[in-house]
Amino acid sequence: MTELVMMQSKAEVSRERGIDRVLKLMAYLNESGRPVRVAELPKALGAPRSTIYELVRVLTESGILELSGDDNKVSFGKLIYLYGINYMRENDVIRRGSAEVDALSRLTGETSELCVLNRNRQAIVHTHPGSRPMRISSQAGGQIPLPWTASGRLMLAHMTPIEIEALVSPEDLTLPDKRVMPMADFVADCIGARGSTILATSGLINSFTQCLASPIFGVDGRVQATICLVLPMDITNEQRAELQQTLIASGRKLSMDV
Amino acid sequence: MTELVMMQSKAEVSRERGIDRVLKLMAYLNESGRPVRVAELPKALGAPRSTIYELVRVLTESGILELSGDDNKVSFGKLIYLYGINYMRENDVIRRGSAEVDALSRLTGETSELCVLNRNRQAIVHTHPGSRPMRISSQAGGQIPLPWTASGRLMLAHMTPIEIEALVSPEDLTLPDKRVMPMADFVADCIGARGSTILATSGLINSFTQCLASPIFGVDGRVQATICLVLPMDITNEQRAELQQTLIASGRKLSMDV
DNA sequence: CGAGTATGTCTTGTATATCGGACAACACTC
DNA sequence: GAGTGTTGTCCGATATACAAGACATACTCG
Repeated sequence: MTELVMMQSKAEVSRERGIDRVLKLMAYLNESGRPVRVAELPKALGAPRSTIYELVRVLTESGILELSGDDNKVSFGKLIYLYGINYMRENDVIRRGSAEVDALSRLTGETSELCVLNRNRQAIVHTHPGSRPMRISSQAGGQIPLPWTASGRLMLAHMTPIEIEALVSPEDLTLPDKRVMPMADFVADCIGARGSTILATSGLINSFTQCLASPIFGVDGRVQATICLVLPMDITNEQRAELQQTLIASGRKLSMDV
Repeated sequence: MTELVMMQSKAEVSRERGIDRVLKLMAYLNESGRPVRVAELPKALGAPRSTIYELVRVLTESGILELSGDDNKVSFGKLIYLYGINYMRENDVIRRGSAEVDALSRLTGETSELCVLNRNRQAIVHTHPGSRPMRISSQAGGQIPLPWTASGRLMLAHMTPIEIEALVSPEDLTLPDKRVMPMADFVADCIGARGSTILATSGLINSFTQCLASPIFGVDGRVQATICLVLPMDITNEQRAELQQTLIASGRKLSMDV
């Protein structure tokens, strides 16, 4: 039934550009976060098999993708990593921020992350696991809905309610445990976060972690990225206060505004 | 005249796929190592202007490329960086190697680099500048001909002469100062490097630096990457010997073979 | 075994993405 | 102010990249 609906909704367009298929392919690969069988792609992308096999051939030959493992699995290739380095080189928030995440994590023993806004999602650019046995696994390169995190609120803090509502897609308001956050609440959170140097959310992603985030301001005074700590619920108020101060310092250090 | 020759050699093909144009575009952007004006691309890639403008539009809208600055310049975008992270996540030689480069550079005060083989070039995956005033700038993400470096020789060491000759393109045998290295000499160097844990070259890239490289072996026992130091010519033998030992240790630490 | 499903390759027709060129808006120089 | 070159947009024609489907192989399961 689901398939039928899908077919109907996009029945009018029969042919699609190779480039667009490639963009979707890479987005799917990124979402999956693991090597994907080539045979899986036509179904997942709603594309003809012949097209996908041809595109995968071209992309692997060029080094954008790599075939990995025994069965036909593709993942991102060396070339796309090299191209990505070019981006990092021009963006020193990412370079310096990644180093700061490592330092912060070593210093506090907690899981730490560097996040940036990517369209209507929060992208995790770099992460360093803490020394606790429990491991909260949000993997680098992954993207998560903005309403799930403190970082998301900070990164939208400079926007108007109209802009925020336009940006955030309704399905992203559904939390991992299926609770739905009212758009109005989220918008209010964002506006409330304006100017803050620290923001906490608890129990959004799951019931046993809280998220502590500090903004990194760009030269224009807007939040360019965030640095954050992923903490268990049961830390003492003193521990928490200390971590907050440390995190605020990291955020300020990385900021570009004077 | 050069242009005429080029026109003739590829005159038969009139139309080209968008995907191929995109691949060339990204390769050019990577080579340039800086934001490139859109207007420059049609000439540089031998492509029609209308096509390039359309492709750039699609790629920037998707986040693969970004428009930067006042005039119409493009560079790699956030999305390609995020995709690149996926590659790094699956390749811990790169992750651990980058960290080791930083450590090595802080320890020795010298410029250090992590290199991998990419097709018939050596790609610089990560670099950390030394504390010397002179700065040898090979930028991360850049690719240089294999015959120019010690790393290049190590990375081809497992190959047969036939394979090496097939891989290395003749124009790469020309050094930066226009001297041409005979293919036979380079092949001999590679074969000679087989099994070495350290290799040095001097005066290839320029007259005042030498290159010290140590192989990083993969599980298959082949050289998967190299870690290297870029040094001035005028260091003492004692300094050199000490740096060699340190570098060998780094290479061994990063290697996967038992 | 035979029927059914999944995977990868190859070929053929046509919908359309690419191309060429026209056009406008500049920014030069002489 | 005329002449020349550069940059970006738009549009119609057609070469061809994409889609569909046939074919081959390899499985699973009753």
